[in-house]
Amino acid sequence: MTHSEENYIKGIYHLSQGGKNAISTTALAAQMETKPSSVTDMIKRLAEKDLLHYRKYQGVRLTETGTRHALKVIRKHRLWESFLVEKLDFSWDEVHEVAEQLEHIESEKLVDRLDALLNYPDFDPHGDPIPDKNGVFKTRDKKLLSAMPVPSMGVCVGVRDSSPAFLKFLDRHHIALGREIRVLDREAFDHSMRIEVGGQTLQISHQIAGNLYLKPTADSWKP
Amino acid sequence: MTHSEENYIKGIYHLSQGGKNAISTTALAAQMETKPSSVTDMIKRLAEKDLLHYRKYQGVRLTETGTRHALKVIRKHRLWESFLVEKLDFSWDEVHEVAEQLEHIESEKLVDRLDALLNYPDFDPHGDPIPDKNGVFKTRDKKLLSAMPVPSMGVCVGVRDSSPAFLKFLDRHHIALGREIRVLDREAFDHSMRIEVGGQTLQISHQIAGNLYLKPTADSWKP
DNA sequence: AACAAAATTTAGACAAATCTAAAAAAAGGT
DNA sequence: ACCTTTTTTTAGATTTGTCTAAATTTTGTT
Repeated sequence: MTHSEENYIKGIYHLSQGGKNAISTTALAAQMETKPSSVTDMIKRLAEKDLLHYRKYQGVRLTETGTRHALKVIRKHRLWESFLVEKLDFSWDEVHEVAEQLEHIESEKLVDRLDALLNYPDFDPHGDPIPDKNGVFKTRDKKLLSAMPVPSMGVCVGVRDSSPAFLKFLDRHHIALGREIRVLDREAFDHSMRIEVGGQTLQISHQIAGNLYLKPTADSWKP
Repeated sequence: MTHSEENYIKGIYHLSQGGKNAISTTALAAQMETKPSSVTDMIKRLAEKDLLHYRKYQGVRLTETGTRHALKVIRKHRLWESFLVEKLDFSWDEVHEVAEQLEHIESEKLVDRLDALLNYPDFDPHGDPIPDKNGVFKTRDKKLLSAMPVPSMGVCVGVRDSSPAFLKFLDRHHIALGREIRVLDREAFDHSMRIEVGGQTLQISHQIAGNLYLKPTADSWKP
């Protein structure tokens, strides 16, 4: 598989998450930042190689093989991200770009040794699960902050948006994976929320709260 | 620069070592395992980008810029090889292939952090020098075993041929970088040599001796 | 059901990197 | 100096991945 083919497979996998429906050409074009006509060309090639099911005008769906490939690439991507943070002191907003390149390196031994070096991590620096050698990943109880009851508590376990802008925002407010967060209350008007993190109280917009995952630890709490 | 362009630049650099002459199309085609016609196409493109000097029928020579690029790729290649051996327990005959891929990853930060993680190594697992950030490398007193006086002593500091076959041969005879070697004598007939390494005496062919570098430590020795 | 809008595919073009076969230039031998 | 061999370049084709513009199919709305 070429890098480009791998990227398409990965893109389709991501769009398929949360829905058993076929992925449309336009949706995939948006994901890949390319034109629908280019997508049509590529998916024909991938269908030829049995990496996806394709019926004209009906969108695509990964085959078993395609899914396996996607999981391999995702495993590599997330292991490399973990490596960059754990071993090379990258911050969580810097790793994506480099991991996009590293995920295409072909060497099973390399991946497995990397996994061992990192002590077989279950989650990457953004809280996303890392598939094991067989493509299986651990799941974990998590809820968007915006969906948490008020009052309640939780531990930050992941982000939905992992853009540098968002991650830097979190850094500035000392929100990181593993951080304990108290959910104080919610404003009825704009759904903004008041939370307490590291002894500091802060007000966050619905947009922010909708991109932060917590593992709930208590339905309520006494001050 | 594309991967292919980088590979050509690297290939030209390697052929240029030990000689100020221009590199011929045929020689480069052999190095790159491709056809002369393909080489002509590529060197035109590279000349266009001022990475090399090219006059029809006169071969090529890297420019300043071209050399700088080559050294960057070589630095990356050798740092990755060191990483694979030091951190991921690869053996010295397994690293080349993977490093061929890793050397194309673009991230200055990654390279520098890797360098730091490895404690700024001067030489890679085959004894080849690793250029620093500015493209400068340490040199070291070394001599082919075949050129050593008899009797004498030295420490193994590098290999000329780094093919898996040769490296595995060395492994089998417990010859590794840093190993002390006593040069016992040389057979006038076929130039084969008797050496002592790790308490074991062994007979090695001229071919082998011509691919192993020693740092001389003593002109002679008493048993 | 008919028609307009949106989505999708096709057709044709282009750049990168390669190849084969043929032409041109350089090198070598007598 | 001439002719042959080798080297190098050119010409034309192929594959991968992309694009624009045009044609086609599907969807949605009245």
